[in-house]
Amino acid sequence: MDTEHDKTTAVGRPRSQKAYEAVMKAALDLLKSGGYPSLTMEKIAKEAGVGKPTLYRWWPGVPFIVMEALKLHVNTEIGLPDSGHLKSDVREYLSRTFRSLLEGMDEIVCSLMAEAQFNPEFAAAFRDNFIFSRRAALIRLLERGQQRGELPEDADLELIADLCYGSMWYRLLNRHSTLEDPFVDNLVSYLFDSPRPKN
Amino acid sequence: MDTEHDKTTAVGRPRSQKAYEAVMKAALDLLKSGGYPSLTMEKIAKEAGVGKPTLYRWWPGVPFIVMEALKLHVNTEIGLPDSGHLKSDVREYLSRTFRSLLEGMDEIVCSLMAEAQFNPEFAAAFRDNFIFSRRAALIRLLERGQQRGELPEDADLELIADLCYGSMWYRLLNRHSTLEDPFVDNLVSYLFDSPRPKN
Amino acid sequence: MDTEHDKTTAVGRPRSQKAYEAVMKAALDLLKSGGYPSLTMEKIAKEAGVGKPTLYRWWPGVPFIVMEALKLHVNTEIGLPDSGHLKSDVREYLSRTFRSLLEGMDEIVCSLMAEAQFNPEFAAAFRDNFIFSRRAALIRLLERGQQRGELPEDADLELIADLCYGSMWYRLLNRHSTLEDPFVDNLVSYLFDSPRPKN
Amino acid sequence: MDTEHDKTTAVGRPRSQKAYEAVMKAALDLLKSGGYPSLTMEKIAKEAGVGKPTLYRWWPGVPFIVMEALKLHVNTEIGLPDSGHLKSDVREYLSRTFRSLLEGMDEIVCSLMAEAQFNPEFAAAFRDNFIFSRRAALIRLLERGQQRGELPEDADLELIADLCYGSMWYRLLNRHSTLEDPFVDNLVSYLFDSPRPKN
DNA sequence: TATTAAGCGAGACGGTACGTCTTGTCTTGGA
DNA sequence: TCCAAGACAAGACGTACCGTCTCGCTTAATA
Repeated sequence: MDTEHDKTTAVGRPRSQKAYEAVMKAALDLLKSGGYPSLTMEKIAKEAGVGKPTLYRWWPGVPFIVMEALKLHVNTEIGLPDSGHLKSDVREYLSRTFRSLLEGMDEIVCSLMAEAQFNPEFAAAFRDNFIFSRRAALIRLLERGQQRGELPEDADLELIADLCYGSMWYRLLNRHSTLEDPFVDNLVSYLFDSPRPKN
Repeated sequence: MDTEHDKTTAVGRPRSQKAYEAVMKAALDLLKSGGYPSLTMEKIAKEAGVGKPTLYRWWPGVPFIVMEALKLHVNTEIGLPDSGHLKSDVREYLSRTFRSLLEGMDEIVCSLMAEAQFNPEFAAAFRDNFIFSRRAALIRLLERGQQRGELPEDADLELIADLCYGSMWYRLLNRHSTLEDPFVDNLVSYLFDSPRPKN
Repeated sequence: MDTEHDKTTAVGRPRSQKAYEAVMKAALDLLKSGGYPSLTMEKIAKEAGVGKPTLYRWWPGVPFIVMEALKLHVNTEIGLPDSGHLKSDVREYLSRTFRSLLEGMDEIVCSLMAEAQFNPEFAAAFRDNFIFSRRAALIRLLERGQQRGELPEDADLELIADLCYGSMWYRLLNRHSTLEDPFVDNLVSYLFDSPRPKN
Repeated sequence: MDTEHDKTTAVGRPRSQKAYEAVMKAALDLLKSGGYPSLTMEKIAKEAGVGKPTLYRWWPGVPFIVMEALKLHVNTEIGLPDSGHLKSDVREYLSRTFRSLLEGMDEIVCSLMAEAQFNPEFAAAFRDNFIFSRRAALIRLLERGQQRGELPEDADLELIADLCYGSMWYRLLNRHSTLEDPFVDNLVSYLFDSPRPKN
């Protein structure tokens, strides 16, 4: 798979692969050393040995660069498990998703979610890339279970998906506990196991 | 109990109530007209007719002012319902909580959550005031239900609370649906009603 | 000699002598430790343990306080020598004047001269106290010598006085040499001794 | 020889001549309308339609800008007269120097001298540009006269130069008389003509 | 092979907000 | 009535980034 950052127009000097890689590396290095809020276009340009106009030619701002660097870093292809059992599929899928975000990337991911609150243009890109795609995949998983009869026909799948990802983000954003496997187990158990309280 | 912004030291000129109110009003006005990202200390000072040092004397930065203005605006005392039934108590409590945030305040609330990702000093204050206090109240409600036998003795109350607030925040932050009463009803139903899927 | 800073109106609480002395001491201490440019009303007030309004009640600003402190510090009464000889009187008078300014006070004196360029209100006070009074005394000395026949009847005494003080200030302000006694000797010799160059 | 404000590094965007000229013009305009003490970096930036960082990129502060504007305004090249006669050369040179400063520029010049008392960094630049260069030129004139025998071999030329410029600055700074030609005539006469008082 | 259009680095530009500092005025309660 | 303490409105300070611009230099496909 080639990195598809091209917009080349076939004539004139082609985009510099070296500059692209330097920018990605600089972004990750600076993120590690100073955290997202200290990241600026100016610092990235200097660290990468790249001119500011080059940055602005290819990215509209800091969060777009960070998102791209993050996508390179986390192997973005998760794949839908298909064991034939809803609960274990969901457990597997969530476990993979959470892990992919938590190899030291959690602060960065939170920063991008935060940035999305301030920057509508970025919000659209971020949600497409990181939020809605994963949510849609989870819903597809749930649909498969529903078709197998593992969920009632009138189950609100969107709600279930929001419960999964919502609790994850809530814990991430407020830092009040971790997202290790026991959390996933408890979550899946609570959402899919009987018995429920009888009211 | 009235919100006491004092810290006054009894000696010297007392804090100006007029300036305080002008700042709160200016913050809300500017939020309405331009949104959180356009809010700056400088604009607040100018709009309120107040010197910048006065702002910095009482607040460390923009988000602290916004949080205080928000607390004045949303009547922060929600009170724990106590009908004797877990499900209706939770429904009532969540419904009130969500409503208090959604009278046009949702963007501001999201902005504060975002700000908390960048600003650790503010994060502590914000979580104490807006996140953990509500979460703790909900857990108290769940404990009452648990003592009544409406939840299993080994139920993970923290998980349940995170499911409630997590799904709310997830929808808020990603803007993909509303938090009206039907959502609360579905949420409470799913979390507390049988039947569950049999695995 | 009493310090004549009074404006007491006989009724109400009298001016605090303690506060006055604390202000003078604080001004001199701060001058020694940080130099004139670092002096502010605020620091003087804090150092003296005095309220800012008290300062403003008695002095219009920093340079007035410094000038008053300086007058306390340099014994301002120089007295006109009267040996019967113009040259030695002038030498004696200039030597005393210069010495009184140069016991570590030269930077402060230059600062006041500088301040007078920016602050017309202070300029008037400063010139009356430090410039014109000394210049007038020197001219009186020259007049005595003129009456004794030691200077031509048409000599421009103002010019001679300006040559004396001017060269002093020029050296002070530009720091390019000192004002020790050899300078006074050379100055007086050049101004009052034959032979002159014949043109 | 044109005044070269460049320091340009040949790489990157070259310095904007337009901005430079706008700053010089703004500084002079503001000096005329409000005087030196009211001049601030902020006002110059606004008046010139220039960003503050541009100002700080090229000048360390207000007095440096003023000095540069002043140099543009007074044709700084005076040239050493050489009539073969010390007295008339000195008279000519002083007369030109004084006139160049006094076409409405005297307040500004005094302000710079004052500023030099507070700001050591500026003091060095100011003295190099305005004080010591002129003083050195005058001393060169005196040396020529001395070589011609118009001054004694042991004459203190530095003292004579300080008498000339000192009396000028003393009158300028204290505003007690003008520097018109009669002053120059009297000064030169007194310094270089016999008869002297016999002591 | 020569042309040429686009990408590149460097860095200056006009702006805006930052958080601090000082000014001179005011408003308290205590002496 | 004066004092200390200190809050207040005003506004300049010097810095950091923003996103745009103007340079002169590659670079590689095209003519």
